[in-house]
Amino acid sequence: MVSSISSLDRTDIAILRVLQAEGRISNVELSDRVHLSPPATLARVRRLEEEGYISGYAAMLNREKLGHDNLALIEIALELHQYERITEVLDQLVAMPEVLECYHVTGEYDYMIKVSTVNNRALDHFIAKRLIPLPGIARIHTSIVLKALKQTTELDLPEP
Amino acid sequence: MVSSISSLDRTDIAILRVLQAEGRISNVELSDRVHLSPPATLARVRRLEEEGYISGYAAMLNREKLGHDNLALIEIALELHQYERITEVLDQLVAMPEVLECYHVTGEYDYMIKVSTVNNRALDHFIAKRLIPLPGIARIHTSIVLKALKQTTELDLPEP
DNA sequence: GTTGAAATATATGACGT
DNA sequence: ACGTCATATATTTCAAC
Repeated sequence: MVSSISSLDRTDIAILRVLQAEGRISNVELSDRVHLSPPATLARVRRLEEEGYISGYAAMLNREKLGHDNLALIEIALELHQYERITEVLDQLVAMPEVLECYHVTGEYDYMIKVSTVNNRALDHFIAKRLIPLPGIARIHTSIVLKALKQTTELDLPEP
Repeated sequence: MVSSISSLDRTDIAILRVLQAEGRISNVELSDRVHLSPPATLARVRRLEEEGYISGYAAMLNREKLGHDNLALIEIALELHQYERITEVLDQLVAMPEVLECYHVTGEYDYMIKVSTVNNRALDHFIAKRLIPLPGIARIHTSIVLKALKQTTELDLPEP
């Protein structure tokens, strides 16, 4: 996709900055922050949603309080197969609820996934019973997260 | 932190599941989804927020449409120093807006960061002018994300 | 926990600029 | 494209059960 940021003005960027940090802020409060009337602010938010700049809203949960004590980053190397076989495997992989992120990456391995589970035992089960059995998995390398120092979805938005 | 999930019932989990996917859903709609009255639902949401199960709400933005064409996963090995020096470096690292995530990990490297920039040139600038100059950086290894196949913050919440 | 009612705040639409 | 005003909805609080 080509960047469409040039069609956004300073106020749009200001709105996105606020909503990234406070997704449930009221429209009145948001309009105050960006120095615009509530209707004008709401119209911009709707436009940003409809045009896909905002893909959705999410409650950010506390993983540890919710029993997810284990986070792992797993690199995956695939055997060379025909394209359709690979996309099949990837479809299965991204459908797994333990897999929060999946990236095709450069380097020694082909894919990197972020996996959140309740504990080491559940991670072991995920790797042994769900990941390894996928066809075409050549090699994996697991890094356990000992501590998360920063976790944000807030992008550093450029000025228009 | 020890898990506190045992103090949550089926309805709390249902609320969290909905809010993870639709963070800006109205209380009335949410109450309908979890088969509870609006006042009871709102009281639960407030409790989940106050007790820290919900850490906040965020608008999820479309990185590419907003000009962020480059995502990289960078492994970092630190030189062995006294603890205070390391925390200083980490404080600087997590304060950088390009760094979306930072994890202390097991393995050959010590830390893994996820970095979002507008393009390769900005990533190069980040690495050369901001990351490498930090004191105590022994070695880094960069993986460029060629494609993001899945990116979610939705945890697979266990049944109570 | 529910229901229902009332006060407040918010979102939405019409209109004028 | 924005602001103001008016209306429609939603939210919040309270009371009674």
